[in-house]
Amino acid sequence: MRWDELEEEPCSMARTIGVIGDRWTLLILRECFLRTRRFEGFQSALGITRHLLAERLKKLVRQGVLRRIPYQESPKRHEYILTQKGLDLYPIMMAIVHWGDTHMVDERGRPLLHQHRKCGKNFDPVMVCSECGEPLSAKEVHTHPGPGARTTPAIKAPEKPKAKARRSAA
Amino acid sequence: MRWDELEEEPCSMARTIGVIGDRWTLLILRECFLRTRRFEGFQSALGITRHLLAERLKKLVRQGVLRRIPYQESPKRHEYILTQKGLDLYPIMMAIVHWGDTHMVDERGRPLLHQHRKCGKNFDPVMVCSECGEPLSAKEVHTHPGPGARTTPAIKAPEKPKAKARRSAA
DNA sequence: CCCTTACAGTTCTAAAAACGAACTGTCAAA
DNA sequence: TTTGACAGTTCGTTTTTAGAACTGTAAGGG
Repeated sequence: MRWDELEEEPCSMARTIGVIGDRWTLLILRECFLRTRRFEGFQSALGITRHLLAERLKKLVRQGVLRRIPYQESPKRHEYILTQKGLDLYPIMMAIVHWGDTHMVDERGRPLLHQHRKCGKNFDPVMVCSECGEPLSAKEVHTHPGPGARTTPAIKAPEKPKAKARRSAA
Repeated sequence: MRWDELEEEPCSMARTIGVIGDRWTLLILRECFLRTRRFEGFQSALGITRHLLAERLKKLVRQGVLRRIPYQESPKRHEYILTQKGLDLYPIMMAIVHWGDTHMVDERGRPLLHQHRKCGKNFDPVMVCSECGEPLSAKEVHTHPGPGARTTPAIKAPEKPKAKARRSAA
């Protein structure tokens, strides 16, 4: 399975990973949600090499996660803002932050707090069932093939390698 | 910012990315939630090279996401199962799957459906505020420094790059 | 006018990571 | 004795990433 194949996999997780599943992309997205919009902003916030940054931004634009919008004409300059598709990544980001808040903080506590404008309180994100509203955990969920399934989800048929492997090459 | 520095960053997202923020790790974790436990199982499901698989599993064990448990003695064999810390990654996985279900499906529809045992229905995961129970979106959340913050969250002071004294010989 | 800075990239080489295939070792069954 | 399942390890090649310098436009200062 190579990376360009990932987006063809019959698995929503594999496809998503094909889009955002690398370290710099995730970090770039974090910056987007913290309102960074410009090349230099990303670069200095992250310390990513300019080369990779340019490449990742291009990829995110191609995939419709970011939109590249001109903000001045003279020397043409653009900024990168989240599309709706990009904004929809928010639950992923929050879930990641929350896991870190739970399992990776040091003595000093959380680096960042999140306040919900609607209720005014600092909160944690909780994932619930869209149908009954109850919080979800892995054990309460049963997974089964949907219309887009191919075989057993994402598990290849066990190809037999017919190697006689007894060669001493040297 | 190098990868070993990532886990020291005052940002729960960066730290989490240091643990699970690469493509194979995420895919390995998907398999874990689909009940794969053994080396060969991961290898044949994912097509990952055995070398990398061994390394990633080791890292996940080191980080307390998986536990390595013997299941037979004669030739010593172990299986890898999720710890509670690992199980707590479930919301991240579900958020990733859900984004894929929303934005990356083809004409045939979702590869996988999720049924909530408690209510018996197929569901989508929804992220809500722990305090008021309302669904969350990026625009309704205000972020501010917590006790573990260093400066502006995750954004480095704008160091004037005069000379990058990283490894220069003087 | 010339020099410097800000910005948004691109280009190049070296170093690190991933790939692919074979190899090691234990044990059970054929 | 040979084969197969399992769980890795080793090694040479290819791909990515890091790191630094370079390109090009334009504004501001002297």
